[in-house]
Amino acid sequence: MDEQRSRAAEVPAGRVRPVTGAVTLKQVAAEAEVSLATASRVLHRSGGREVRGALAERVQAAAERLGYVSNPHAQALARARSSTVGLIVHDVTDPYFAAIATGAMHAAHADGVMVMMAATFRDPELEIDYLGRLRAQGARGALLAGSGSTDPAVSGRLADAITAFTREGGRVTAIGARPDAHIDAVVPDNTDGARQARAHLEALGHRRIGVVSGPGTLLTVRQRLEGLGDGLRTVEADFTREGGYEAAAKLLAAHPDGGLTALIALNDLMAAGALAAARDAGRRVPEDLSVVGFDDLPFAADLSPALTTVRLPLRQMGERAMALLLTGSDGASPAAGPSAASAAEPGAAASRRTVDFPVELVVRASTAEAAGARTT
Amino acid sequence: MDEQRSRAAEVPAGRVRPVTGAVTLKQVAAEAEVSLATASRVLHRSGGREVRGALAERVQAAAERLGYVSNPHAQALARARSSTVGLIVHDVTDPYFAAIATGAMHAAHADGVMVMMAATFRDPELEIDYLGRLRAQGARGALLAGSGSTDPAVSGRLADAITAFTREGGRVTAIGARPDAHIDAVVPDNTDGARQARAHLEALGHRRIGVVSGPGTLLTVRQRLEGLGDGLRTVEADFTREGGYEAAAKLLAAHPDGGLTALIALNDLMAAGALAAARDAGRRVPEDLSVVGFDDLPFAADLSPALTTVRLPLRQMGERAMALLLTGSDGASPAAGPSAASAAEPGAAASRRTVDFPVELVVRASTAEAAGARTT
DNA sequence: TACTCGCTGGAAAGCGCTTTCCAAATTTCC
DNA sequence: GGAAATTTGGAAAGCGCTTTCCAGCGAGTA
Repeated sequence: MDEQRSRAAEVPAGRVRPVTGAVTLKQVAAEAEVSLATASRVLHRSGGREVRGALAERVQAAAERLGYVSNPHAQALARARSSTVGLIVHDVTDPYFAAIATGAMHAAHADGVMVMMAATFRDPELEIDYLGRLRAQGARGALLAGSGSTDPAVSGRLADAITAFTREGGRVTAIGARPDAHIDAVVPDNTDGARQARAHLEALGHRRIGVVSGPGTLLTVRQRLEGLGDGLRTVEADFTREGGYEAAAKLLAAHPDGGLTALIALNDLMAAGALAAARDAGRRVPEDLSVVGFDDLPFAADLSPALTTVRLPLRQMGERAMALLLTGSDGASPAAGPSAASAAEPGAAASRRTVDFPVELVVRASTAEAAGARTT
Repeated sequence: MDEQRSRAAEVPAGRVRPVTGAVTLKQVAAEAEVSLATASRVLHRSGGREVRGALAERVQAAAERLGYVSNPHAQALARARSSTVGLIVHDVTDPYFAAIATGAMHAAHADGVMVMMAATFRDPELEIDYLGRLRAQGARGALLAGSGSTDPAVSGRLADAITAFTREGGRVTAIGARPDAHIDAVVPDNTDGARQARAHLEALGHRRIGVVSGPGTLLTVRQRLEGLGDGLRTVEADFTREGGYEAAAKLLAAHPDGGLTALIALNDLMAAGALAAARDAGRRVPEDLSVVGFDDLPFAADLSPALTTVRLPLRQMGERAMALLLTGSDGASPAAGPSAASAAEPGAAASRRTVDFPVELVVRASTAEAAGARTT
């Protein structure tokens, strides 16, 4: 019943390749009349050893002729490491993550690596679960976009998952400020961005400024607040559009009339909400109230008025993070020319690398001179 | 440095598992004192044969105790089929695809399947390339979101790639109308949506309506145009915001004053552009000009005025498409209750299944009664 | 010329899991 | 009660590739 052993036979015509497809390395080796080992060495220059000219070319040609494509699973199994990387985001729908993902995929593609993307829908358990799966399949690494939970219980287990993964050779790098993780990270200069936002408003004569903040537990938020400095009226929201609306409405109600001449929202989603709140409260933007956002998501320019906001080079950050993950060593400086700060503690097995990206304020129509500032 | 490892302390001490990680089936089998085969049969009820109570429990327990996680690569290799599916989109950044991706990932997760997401950046070559890779790694299937190229040369090769993939057992399903492919598809009722849009405008008294169309080669566009019917002034654009702006500007310039009282853009991105163009042309929306979009992307409600648009259940479509891909057979009716039309040609090896999703017009602030319609 | 190296190509042992084939253990039927 | 039919667990042969060892060989050294 089992006599498909015709392999060895150099069947002249009608050589039917098994329906189930793919050309294997073995076939290539046979075609090139070399051993399996040699074919492997030629086609996947990973074993440290090269094969010289003549033979190599024969193999290449054979592979070409047969249309050989290596089987990633077999490779992963034999090497105990696959060539996929995971990209874990909160929500694919959020333009913030979409921009990062685009950059990451771009970089991954350049390296012939496939990206497994997973959305956690903000469920930290899922984040841990995915990390486990990536580990189980020997993924090359994982990109963690978005701040992790700071819930002590969960963050401990997350840290365990990361540790387990890295101990087995996986690389984990974060995009955005992560509370405590001892992993590589690519972060925007939140503090400076916030500083620029405030400076911009103050230059326009604004003195009474309200802040629609994000979850106080997030390191990202802390950094932005730090950059903002003191003396502002802050209300905490949850980084969503609705949250931004409510917080802004509250702020405006608490400071009627000219009590507040400007609002800074710690992300664009909330800024959009704030804009709506201002409209509903009868404040004209920017005449009565200036509004500044954070992130510069694509839709920011389409809001009305177009939003003045702090631009984060999200796409580049995604690219860089992936490059960091894949190359292991740091490549050239990215386009934006961030300053790379390596904290190379001698004691640590692997030093943690952090790449800072500069940010820039984009001034659009939502900010203008403060009403009473003409006198300055 | 990090010692939140308290949980793991219940280990009897001593027994050091190999650093390189993963528990293998073999270990589980040993622990349960059964053969490898039995362990496999218990843990992965795929072989058609079950194992009865006592033994089965012993294996389960052992697996539990050891924290066994099966190695997807080994499994894929042995089964000649992996448990990942590919999701190929044009652009992760486009909210349209993001919504679809969210749905697809949700459904995939429910099935324990991982999603490899790839963005083609609108390069059909990349689409073909990815399909090849998915094939090479025995992916369970691929979801193609967005219309394929209609360039004959490329589309032929794409069709070949699809055929090659399906011949090896991969399932390919499309989301959105695809020109010619003989594959399963999940499509929105474009025609009806367009009809609703026009009916809405006509009910408001609009008679002179302009259309900002998308690339005429796309089947999706053809369907929408068909639903719109005749007697409209149409200008073709490229589905981008900028294209929409230009097309709308042109349309408005060609029909000054009340020459046109309404505009229908064939997607929301272009509608956003049209809104901007109207503003720049000094037309008030909706007083002087009503504008209708298509898709109902998240930002539609945030435009000003909020956009009246045809809502596509993108997320559900993504979910359904993934379900179709994974289950092979059709599950229950989706939430939205689309009418499933199976074309079960007796002669075909596999019949092509198409799931239609109904769409609905969402009326917001960008449409109002036509200026001169009061007389009706 | 004899002998040790440094290279290069091939044989073969896995990587972790699935699945076919077998044989032993039951069960069923006359 | 014995033979045939049916289960059920295990041994083992791969899946396609990597990589360690080994043997063969021309080159360098004494």
